[in-house]
Amino acid sequence: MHSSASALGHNDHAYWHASRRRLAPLSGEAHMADLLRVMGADGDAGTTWDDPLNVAVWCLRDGAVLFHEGGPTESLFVVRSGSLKSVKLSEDGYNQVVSFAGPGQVLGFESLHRGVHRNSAVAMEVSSVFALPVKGLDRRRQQSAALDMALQMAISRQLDGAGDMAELMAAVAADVRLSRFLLWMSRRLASVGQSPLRFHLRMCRRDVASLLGVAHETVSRSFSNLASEGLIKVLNREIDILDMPRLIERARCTRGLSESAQASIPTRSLAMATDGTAHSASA
Amino acid sequence: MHSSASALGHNDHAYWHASRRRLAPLSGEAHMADLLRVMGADGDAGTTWDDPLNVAVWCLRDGAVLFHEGGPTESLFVVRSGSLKSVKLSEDGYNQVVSFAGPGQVLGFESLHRGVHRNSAVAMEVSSVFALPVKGLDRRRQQSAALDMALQMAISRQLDGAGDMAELMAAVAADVRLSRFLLWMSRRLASVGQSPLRFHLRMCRRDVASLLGVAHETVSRSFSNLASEGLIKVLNREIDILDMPRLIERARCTRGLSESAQASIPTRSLAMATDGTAHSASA
DNA sequence: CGTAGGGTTGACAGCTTTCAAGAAGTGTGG
DNA sequence: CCACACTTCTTGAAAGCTGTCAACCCTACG
Repeated sequence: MHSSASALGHNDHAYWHASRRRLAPLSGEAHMADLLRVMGADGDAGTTWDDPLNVAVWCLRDGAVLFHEGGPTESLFVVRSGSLKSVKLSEDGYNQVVSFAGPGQVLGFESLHRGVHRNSAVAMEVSSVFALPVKGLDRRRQQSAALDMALQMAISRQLDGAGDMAELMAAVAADVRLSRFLLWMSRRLASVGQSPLRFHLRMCRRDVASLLGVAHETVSRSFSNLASEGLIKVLNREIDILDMPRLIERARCTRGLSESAQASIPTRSLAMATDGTAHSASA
Repeated sequence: MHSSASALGHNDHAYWHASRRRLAPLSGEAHMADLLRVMGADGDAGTTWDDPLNVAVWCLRDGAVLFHEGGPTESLFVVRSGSLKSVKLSEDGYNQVVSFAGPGQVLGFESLHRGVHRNSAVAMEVSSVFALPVKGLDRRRQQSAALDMALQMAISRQLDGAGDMAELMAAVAADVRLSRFLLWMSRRLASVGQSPLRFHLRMCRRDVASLLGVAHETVSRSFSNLASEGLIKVLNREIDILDMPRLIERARCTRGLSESAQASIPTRSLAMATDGTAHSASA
């Protein structure tokens, strides 16, 4: 599992002096194969291994900022180890946590079309990321079909994950939101080989609260509630899921069912061959 | 603007009889150039016009289902005209609106990595979409660099839009959420050439409420509030933005600023050259 | 004309936010 | 090693807002 670190380990004295060589390709390199493995493309096909290209790896200490909101999008990043958070400072100074990213997740893609980052990425622990310069990314994708495919899949997962977030916030009750968050966290950790029942939250309550869209006191209270019901055990940021089935049950409560039956969806697709005259109707 | 419809207009009698030829390549075809134009790739470069490929166009009547949650992901779709909504039925039957999609937006990409749709797409008016079969999509992208680039950008925008959603729901007060929604709508309509100050909502209050994560009565009340303050004028689904600056001001209210100063972000990137031993710390 | 769905508004219970204070953990420096 | 400062986390109490239930109006449609 740690074999991917083999390409690193030199220039250990870079520390945060690296901040001086502003965003230089620092910290080390890794083989493309490592990148693909982290991105979960191992099972696909060991097709084009004619790619000897190395990938830059950046190492981040806890709290380090990978990129700043408003800064130019010079690279795409794939989380290699650790975890990052994406935060967006509102115009009034409040900063909103948009997402948490773990190994295999892509950072910065959403800013590609504008060339400017729409949020900052901050490491929540000692982390490392693969850096893929946007300049030359197309060429690289053309050269390596495996990378291209892996990126597509990663982006698809990313978009899928964004849907999860919407689901998270769709819940009304704070307890339900927190339950869903814990389950989401559990699934995510399980997918990278960690225990889904016992884990350490890397983020503070305030960040969780921000992501869930509630006050951080409410998060604290919800933790206490779930704990007092025997669903979980909480010791600061150490979480034990004691009763997974009931936690799932707890996460399932949504708004009243009264609205469900009405906005029903037909069970079969319908199409018609009208000309694209929808514009006229909207004027 | 309507020139893109030139390739259509035949087989006008397909109507929803098309539902019988289950998901057949129906309704018509258009030139790849049309697709690229809708995707906003016109300004880029008229590079590889050696692509004579046509793209299937599906026409949908109001309420038609483009694809069902749980169904196989056979095609990617790009909205050509009209508007769609993505909905996800919760396990308990309540269906949650995840997003609204307009011209140029991609549908189905989030399901690509699993091969199964994670939500349904429903037309909110007479609409049309380009259909790109996933089978052979890679080949097509390789053939047309313009399509490849356009897709990348569209997906980037999509992901960017997902961030907007998070921002939408981050607001505490219902009035603020609705204000942000209206501004989001306004911007989106402006980007496709429609009036940003006067528009017709294609979705019912319940769908807005679902997207915003509030009760539909609350949406109704918030509309009334904003109207009584003179910020907007509401006539059923007809919206007039009367005072854009103050509406923006209204949308800017977030949670108390007290939390803002604390979780400050360093103003410069920090990096360190630790080996990827973050795994050990997480055990 | 009657029904069904969409939209608005009122009343009240319930939950969340806010303000406030205290407890517990972390890190620094003596 | 302890003291101190600082942040994080927890808990309490009151005010406010939202969810829910309910009634009513309106339009579309058969």
